[in-house]
Amino acid sequence: MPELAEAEFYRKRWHQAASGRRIVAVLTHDRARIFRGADPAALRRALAGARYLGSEAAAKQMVFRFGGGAWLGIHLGMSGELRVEPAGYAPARHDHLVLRLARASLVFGDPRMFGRVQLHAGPTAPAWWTCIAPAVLSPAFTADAVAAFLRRRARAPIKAVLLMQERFPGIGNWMADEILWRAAIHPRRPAGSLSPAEVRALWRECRHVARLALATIAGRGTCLPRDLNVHIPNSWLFNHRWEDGGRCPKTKKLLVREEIGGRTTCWSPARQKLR
DNA sequence: GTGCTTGTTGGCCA
DNA sequence: GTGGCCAACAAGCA
Repeated sequence: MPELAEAEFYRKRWHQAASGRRIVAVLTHDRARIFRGADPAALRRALAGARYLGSEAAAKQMVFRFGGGAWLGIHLGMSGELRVEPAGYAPARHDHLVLRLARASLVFGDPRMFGRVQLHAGPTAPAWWTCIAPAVLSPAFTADAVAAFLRRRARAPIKAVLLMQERFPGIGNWMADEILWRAAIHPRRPAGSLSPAEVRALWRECRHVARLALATIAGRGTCLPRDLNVHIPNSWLFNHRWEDGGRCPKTKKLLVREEIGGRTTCWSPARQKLR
């Protein structure tokens, strides 16, 4: 479930195991598609023996910094996950990258391989990290910036616009539906058709859902992602969006699912009107 | 077997 | 050049 909060959740998981430690060996599945942006041999050279310094999460991505100026970027794609396994752990079929520490192994597994690994050597952060748009919870994410972006994408359905990482970094399919549902905006509305009040509600709910998601998901230390819905209150759309015959937590009316902007979208027709 | 899935990218077309 | 749409990527699951 790699949306913004899950990236932070996984970052913490590796961080807790890696703090103050040194990588003693690096294992790679060299032909895995996740290495399309980084040469596995260069990665092994750069990371073997390097000490872990720190990490950050932004959007759906993470960067882990190591001694010697090595920056390891990880994008989880659709199905990627970071795990901590025992020191002698033998990588399973979909474990494409393993960083061995003295007492644990940091594992990046990704069955569908939509994820990716990136590597940078140097004293300052690479472009692939610094070019990520300002976080939804940062001061730079203003209502005016959202309004301007919606004007530029005026004819696209608002659901598709919310998935554009250049303005809404870290917002994925379920967060977009959750935001539109809370803001009471129909996902098929053209982005340019929103009233100023609706744009403001959208901006507010982007921040609200991001804050809630971080507190609810990333705040849990060790839970597995498949358990996420256990921790999300039933007052969210999230817990009802996949069930057939699911009902809107606010109106108690039936929810609807349709493909919008190429993605399955769930909304509450009683609450989110087309016009 | 079919049809779905939490994301991104490149190509096509208006 | 810009914006919008869609298929493709790959594997698992029901």
